[in-house]
Formats: sequence, structure tokens, C-alpha cells
Amino acid sequence: MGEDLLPKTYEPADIERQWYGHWEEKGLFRASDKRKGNEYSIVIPPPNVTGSLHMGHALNNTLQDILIRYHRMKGANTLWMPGMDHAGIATQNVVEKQLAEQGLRREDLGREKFIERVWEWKEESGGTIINQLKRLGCSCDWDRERFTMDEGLSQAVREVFVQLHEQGLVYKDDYIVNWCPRCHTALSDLEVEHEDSKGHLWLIRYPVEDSDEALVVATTRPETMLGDTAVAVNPEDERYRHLVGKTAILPLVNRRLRIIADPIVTKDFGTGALKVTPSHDLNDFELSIRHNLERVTIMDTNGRINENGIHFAGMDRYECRAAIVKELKKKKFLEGTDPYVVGLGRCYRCKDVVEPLISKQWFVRVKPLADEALAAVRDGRTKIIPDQWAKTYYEWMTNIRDWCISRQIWWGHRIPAWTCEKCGELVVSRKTPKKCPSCKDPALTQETDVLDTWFSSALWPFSTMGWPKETQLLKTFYPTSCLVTGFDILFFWVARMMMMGLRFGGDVPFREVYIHALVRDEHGKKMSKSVGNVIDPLVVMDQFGTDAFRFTLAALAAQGRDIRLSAKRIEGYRNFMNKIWNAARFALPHLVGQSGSLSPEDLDRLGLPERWILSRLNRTIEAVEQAILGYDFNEGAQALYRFTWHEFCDWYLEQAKIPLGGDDAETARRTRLVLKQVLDSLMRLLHPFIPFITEEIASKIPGCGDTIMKGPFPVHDASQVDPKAEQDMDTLIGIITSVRNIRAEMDLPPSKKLPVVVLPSTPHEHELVDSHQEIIVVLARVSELSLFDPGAKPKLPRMSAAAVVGEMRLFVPLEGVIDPEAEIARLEKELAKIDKDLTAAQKKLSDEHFMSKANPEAIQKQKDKFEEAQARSGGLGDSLKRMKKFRQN
RNA sequence: GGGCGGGUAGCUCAGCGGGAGAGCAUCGGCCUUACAAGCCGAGGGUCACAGGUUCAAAUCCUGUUCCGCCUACCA
Repeated sequence: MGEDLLPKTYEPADIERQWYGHWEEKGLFRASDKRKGNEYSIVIPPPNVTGSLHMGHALNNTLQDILIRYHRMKGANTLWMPGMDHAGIATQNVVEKQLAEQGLRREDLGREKFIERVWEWKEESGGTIINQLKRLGCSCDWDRERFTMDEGLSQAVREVFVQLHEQGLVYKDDYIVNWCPRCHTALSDLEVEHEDSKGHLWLIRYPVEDSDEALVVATTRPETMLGDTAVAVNPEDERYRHLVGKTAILPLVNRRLRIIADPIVTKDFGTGALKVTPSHDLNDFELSIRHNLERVTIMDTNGRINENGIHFAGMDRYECRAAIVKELKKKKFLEGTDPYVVGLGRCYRCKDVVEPLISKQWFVRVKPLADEALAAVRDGRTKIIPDQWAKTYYEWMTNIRDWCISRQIWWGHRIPAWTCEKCGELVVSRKTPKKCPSCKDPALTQETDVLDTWFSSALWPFSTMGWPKETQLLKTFYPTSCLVTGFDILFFWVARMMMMGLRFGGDVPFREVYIHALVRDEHGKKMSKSVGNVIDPLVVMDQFGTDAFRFTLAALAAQGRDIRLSAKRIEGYRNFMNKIWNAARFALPHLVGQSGSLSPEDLDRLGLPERWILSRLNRTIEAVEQAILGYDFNEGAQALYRFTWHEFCDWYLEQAKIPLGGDDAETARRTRLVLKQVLDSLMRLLHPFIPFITEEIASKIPGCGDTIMKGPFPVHDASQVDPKAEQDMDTLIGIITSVRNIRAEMDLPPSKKLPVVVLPSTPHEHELVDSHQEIIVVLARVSELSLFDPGAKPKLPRMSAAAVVGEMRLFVPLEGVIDPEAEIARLEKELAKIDKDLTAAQKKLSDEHFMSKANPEAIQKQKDKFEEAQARSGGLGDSLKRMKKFRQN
């Protein structure tokens, strides 16, 4: 031991690598699947196999690791279940892009070869994020790592699908869905991002058959007119009532269109007449059901006009729009064009504009599931934190629509349904059926579609634990304790896990859901590659160390607000790590050989600073535990920062240099033991937030053992909270600060030691100062401390700077050293401040409404405030008078 | 259109019924033997605006306004 053991600045790289290796090697992340009754479990939000660690992951997993490490230290049987998501569309896109570089499309390989190729990619370069999570310090039970496409989870997926089908909650139907022409698949409503975009509203004249009249319709998508099969007006609309039932002629195409009336049409939008295109608009599709309209599909799955598009066939949708407008104009059907803001739907993966298209898809009837999930949050079986999100959850769950679960891609769980080629029977089965159960024919073809990725994610909390088998793990850890996630996937994932967990897991999937913020750049912008404002967590960890980064995230994670992250902020907390490091560098050499701990007799004999720091420590323990349990990570971080830096380092360590270097062996011994205890507890308190540096330091504390990650976590000891000691220490701090202030304001160099005269107002104050003279002398750099009896009226030097602490008066004789004008100015400034407090308190105390209605505590507070201000004002005012008198002479 | 969140020190944000706070930035002084990534001090805010409730409002209520997000089938 010695200073050579710890370098002057904290160098995280080696320490992080060594400790993580050590933890893993010793199997410290492993959970026991034997139920002990004190379980704590979290399932990780599985990152995409394609993913690389970004800020969202970093925040999400840091918070989970804090929770996990805390509960593990508290002695809970703790499971953090890790794994990855196969991310259907995203992963397929990655591999398709690689193929494209070789000039290939997935069709060139064929389904089987393509999927093989994806698996190959997954084995080689998928899941780099796992190592990045390790770098972050995540203490997941890696031996249990799962993948949404592994054998067990695939089985769970089939089981759930089949059971849903048996329960009549899965159906296949023709419906108009969101179609991505680029990804070539249907998307669920959630997978469409809405965005406002500048467009136009075109007014087109549709002549009425056998009449001079015409209906003018308004549309933002003129190209869809090729598929129009009706014109609709509001039944209440006087202007058009006489036309309902008649026929309009579709320009260019010359199709005959029924004129129908339906309340969905808004009278005062556009012209009040709506062109109806059942195959390419959701509303119109529903109109076609109500009015039994013909459907004409004019677009193919690539977004190009098909053979129904007369001479426009073969054109791209936007190309066609321009051509149609041109032709309408030429043939005088175009009545006008207005600029208009249109809501565009885009694919959440590739950002291409989605196209409403009719196709045969699989759906989950979610209403019954949603009702159960709704009830579980309403009655508190699952608690959403912060609770403002519960409202959003209710809202969505209440208005939920059926979930389109089929995707026309190859990478994913293939739908376990087969069609009999002979009799057309649809068979849904857990295992590949050998023959048709109806006609016994062996020729069965499986569905080519795969399931929405979120279908398997919805099962994650129980599928990862072995469901549908009734495993020990499931019995021990399901329902999980907590789910930590961002609000962006509240509907995608959380809501669906609730539904599936309740229906198939037999209980809610988690007791609590903590919804955290989004990480943005320092100006509040979303981080994105194209904007170039992305902060890479890996770069940050290289630059500042993992602990500094984790602490920053925790410190900024206030509930219900987005996080604006800047490098400056991380740098600040890097400095904090360094502060901790140096505090340890100072303390550790004093602890050599100190393997014992404080005896009850020692505790009885502790000096004021020792009682004070133990009191502050215990308050901090309480604050940190409360913060973690209430998901107020920022408050926990703040309490730790303040205690460590501004109490332990600034005051305790500074004053401890006196007894540690003093002659009194007994006092020095007790000081060392307190120092050890505080350092030890502090490392443990900090450990869930900053695991690496705390392990490194703790490992050098005598008797601290092999690791602190297994606990114990410090226990709050109310008997060590000592308000009296806190008050006395505050008085000493006040004296020291006052002297320092005088020195700074009077422009006196720190090297110049100053004489100080103290006039206590009570015997207690006298005793306090008397017995702690050395602390004042050293920390305030005092040359000579003169302490008078309470109430004494000593003859003071004519020229001195003054201060008041509590009711105690301080003087720093400065005759000949400073300009009296400077001191007068300083005193007047101080007095002005006090005067504000004084009059405020006075006003309240003389207000009879306040005195009669306010609660006694508030009144007492005002009285105390008034008295304190009065004492300070009196003392300083007195000094000011003397100074002015001195000036006159 | 509906919903939610927010406007507090130059910046980023805590506080959310009884003394306006932190970090960073700024200014002044210090290489005080753990730490200059540090130490000691200082300055800086009609808490968006307008009403209301209350003895008391940054904090609760109402309205206005400006930002952000979510959601939605006015083409």
C-alpha cells in the first residue's frame, strides 16, 4: 500500500476490463432458479441483432443495471435476463443490402438460401451489441441469453399462435392495409410514421350523367381517380341532395359512378363531394362495404399503375399523378389547385411513403386481450411509472384496432398455417401436419408470410424463461419485478406483452414498468445520423470512462423529461470520478492495517466531525435507497454527488488531516476507523451507479473482501443521524466560511494568516469553538484565535472586519492592512441582503391573517428566521457604525 | 382534430403550497504536501403572460401564448 498503488488520475480502461472479466469468471451475474422468496427480475428489452449500442440503449441498460446491482447487493435472488430480437424487416434489409452489393436480390437465392444467409450473418456479425453492453458494465445473466428465433422461443411463438387461433382470436381476411412498396410487406398501424408534408388539393369536375350539372370533388391524390367507383356526399347537404342516386361519369376513364350519401363526408371540407376509391383509401374501403361498391385496384405492390390504369399503366405513382393532372387540365376537368398540407404515412423502417392496399392478411382480434390488459393496470397489478403514461396506455388500449400480424418477408417466424391443395382447408398447427385433417390429402402448402417481429417480442417475459414448459425458472421469476423501457415502444411492445402475458403467462408480465426519457442532443434535437448530432456511447466511454458516462445518464434521468446530453456534462462527471479517486488516494494509506471496526466504546467517544459525517452518511443512504426504489435516479445521483464532494471531501477529509497527523494516537485510530467506514459505505452506495471505480477502490480497503458487487448494501442506521452534530458542524463551517469570505473580499492572499476574535453568545457556542480551535485555525488559515466568554465586552481593535454566525460575532483585526472604505462597502452589501430577509419575516409576523391561520410550524420558522436576521443585522450594523466612526477620526 | 409534457440564472435542468437551487459557463484570488479534471470566494433570476383560490403561490385552478412529443379515416 501507498501512493504508488494508485496513480494520480483515474485511468478507467484497464480497470474496467479487469473487473468485468473477474465478475464474469466468478459467475457473479448468475441467478439461482430455486425460489427463495426474495426474487428480483428484469428482462432486457432485447436489442435488434443488427443493432449497435446507441444512447437509448445506454440509458436503458444503465438504469436496469443500477436496479439489478442494487437489489443484488441487498441480497435478493436477482435475474437480469438478456437476449436479442431477430428484428424481421430491419435484419432482412441489412442482408438484402449486402446482396445488392453483389448485384443480387433475395429472389435470386430463394427463400431457404436467403434465410441461411441471414443466419450466417447473425452468427458472424450480429449481436456486436452484446459486447457493447458488457462494456457498459451490464450484469446480465449471460448464460441464459436468448434469441427470439431460437428453438425454444419459436416453439412459444407457434404455441401462442395456435392457441389464439383456437380461441378464435386469429383470423385471415382481405383488408386494406398499410403497404410498404419498398419493403414489399404489410405494416401494422403502429409501423407507419405520420408526417405533414406540403401538397395540393386538386378540384376535379365529374359530370353528372344525362345532365348539365357536374360534381366537383377535392382530392390530394388525383392518380387514385383511376380506381374511383363512386362519389359520396353528406346526406344532409342541400346542394347535392337531388343528385344522390344518380350517376356521375369518371373523367378520362368514363366509368359510371354511383352518387351515394354517407355521413362520413364533411360538408364544409373542400367541395363537400368525395371521390371514392375503395382499393386505395381506408375510408373509401369502409364506404365500399357499407354501400356495396365495386373495388378497382389500380396499383401493384411496387406502387406502379397496373393494367386497370388505361394508358397510365406502368407508370410510377408520382409519375402518374403528374400525367393525370396534366391531362385533366388539358381536357378542362381541373377546376382548381390549392396548396394543402397533407398527412403522409411513411414506413418506420425505410421511410418510403406507404400505400393503402387491399390484400389477404392475418389479424389478431385484440379487443378481448386489451380489456384484460387494461384492467390489470387499472387495478394496480401492474404499475406504470411515471403515472402520466398510464393515461396514454388507457387511451390506446381503449381505442385499439385489430393487429395485422402477417408480413410478406422471409426473415421471421413463418406462420404455422397450411392450406390443403385439394380441398382448400386451412390448417393451423403446432407441428407440420402430414395430411389434411379434412380430406386426408398429403398435399399441404404452408403460408409464406412470417409474423410481425413484435409478435415474438410480446412473449419475451415468459418465452425466455422456458414457456410453454412449466420451468423452475418461470416459477421463480415470473412475473418479473420491473420493466425498464422508453415510451416510444409503449404500444409496440409493453402493451402487447401485457396482453400476451395475461393470456398465456397466467399473470401480468411485470409488477412495475418504468418509462424513461429519450436521449437528445444538447439542444433538444433527436440524435440522428443524417443530422450528424449523434454522440456515440462507445466513443464517450473511451474518452471519459464507463463510470463517468453511467453516472451522467443517471444524473440526467429525471422522470418525465427528455435528456439533453452534452460532452461537457459527461466531462463534469468524469471530474467527479477523479475526485473520488483522489479521495481514495488520500484515505487509503491511512487505512493500512486497519482491519478492525468501530467498537461501541469508540462510537461513544467520537469527535464532532466524526459524528457529523456518519450522520450525513446515513441520511445519504436513506436518500439513495428511496431514490432507487422510486426510480428517481437523478435524485440518487445528486445526493451521492453532494455528499461525496461537498461533505466528505470538502469538509471531512480536510479536517481529518489534523487528527490523522496529530499526536493523540487514540483519536487518530478512531478517525482512521471512521474514515474507513465512510469510504467503505460510500463505495457500496455508489457501486450500482459506477461499478468499476468503486470495486477498484473497495478492493484496496482492508477487510473489504474480494468484491462489493455481491453486497451488502449499507443499511440506514437512524441512531447515527445526529441533528445536534449537524447543527454544530454547520456553525463551525459558518465561522470558517466567514473568515474566508473576509479574506477574499478584502483581497488578502490565502498565504496571509489572519488573527480572529470570537465573541460567542452562549456557553455552548463558547465550548464548541474552544474545543475545535484547531479546525478553525487550519481551515480558515488563522494566525491567532482569541475566544472570549459569552457576554464579554472586550476592547476590540479599532479597525476590524466583522461577521456574524448565528448570534456569535467574529472580528478580523485588520488595522493598517485594509482600507476602511472597503470594509464599509462590504458590510453595507451584507446588511442589505439581511435587511431583505428581516423585513420579509417582520411583515409576516405582524400580519394577523398569517398569525391566526398559518400552521404553527410556519410561524415558528418565521420567528427563527427573524431572530437570526436580527442578530446578524445588529452585529453587522454595530460594526458598520464603528467603521464609520473610525473613518471620521 | 384529440391528448400529453414543457417554458425557472448565459446554457442544460432540479424544485412543484411557506427561506429561489445544482452542474457547466462568467468574474476575482490561489500550484494549501488526495485532486489545477483541483482549491477558496463572488456575481447573476418581476420562476412565459393574465386572472383566480389561499394568511401564503415558481409550486394549485382557469385562460392566453410559444415550443416539443404522441395520436387521428376531413378526402
